[in-house]
Amino acid sequence: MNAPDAALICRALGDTNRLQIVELLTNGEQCACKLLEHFSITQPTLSHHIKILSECGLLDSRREGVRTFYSLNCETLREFRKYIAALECSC
Amino acid sequence: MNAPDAALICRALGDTNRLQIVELLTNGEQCACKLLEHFSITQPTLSHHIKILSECGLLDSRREGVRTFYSLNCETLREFRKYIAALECSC
DNA sequence: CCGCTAAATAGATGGCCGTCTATAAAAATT
DNA sequence: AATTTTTATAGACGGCCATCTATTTAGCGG
Repeated sequence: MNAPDAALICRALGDTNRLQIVELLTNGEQCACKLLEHFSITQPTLSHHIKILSECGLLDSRREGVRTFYSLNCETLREFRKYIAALECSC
Repeated sequence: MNAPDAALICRALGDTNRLQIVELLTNGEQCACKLLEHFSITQPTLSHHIKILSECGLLDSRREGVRTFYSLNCETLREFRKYIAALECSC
């Protein structure tokens, strides 16, 4: 992963609500309706945040009837963790 | 480190120029005049980016005569790496 | 077919962001 | 004291962002 891609992901994670969405999905997939319960934002705003996280490859989605379940994209997350882990102090 | 603090740092790293500043400082401290050579932005813009990185605790500074040398704050960086490393896929 | 639930889209709004030019401040040198 | 170098600050501007309300789309059950 290079700097522009990593910056894109950082920007996506640079909002407390979105970072908490990722934290929640750490425990496994959840539908948007369940995610919404954890926040004090409207449904369209949550949908907007989900879109931003999806567009940079952090989220996968799976439809099941009327619900859509979202989960973390393991590969993108792994590459991003690797990039951040490489940012080490020289001391 | 909690979500709001991590989001603040992510926002600071969510710009390619700023992420590259951090990458450069991985190799040790540098003065702003040296950092500037690596970018195609003006000096005030670089100063602005440095300020944002400093305000979230990522950068330390040390003055030496007319120059100011910037370096990574090891502790902040370590805590942030730890936070990101904890964002793991459930699969 | 209708109504209900879940999610996305459209459009608006206020605010923050990245960048610039111009200027100031601080330190060293002549 | 004047000049040069390095960095910070002020102010402006265009654009993007987070959020909202209103509406639409999609699937399911009666």
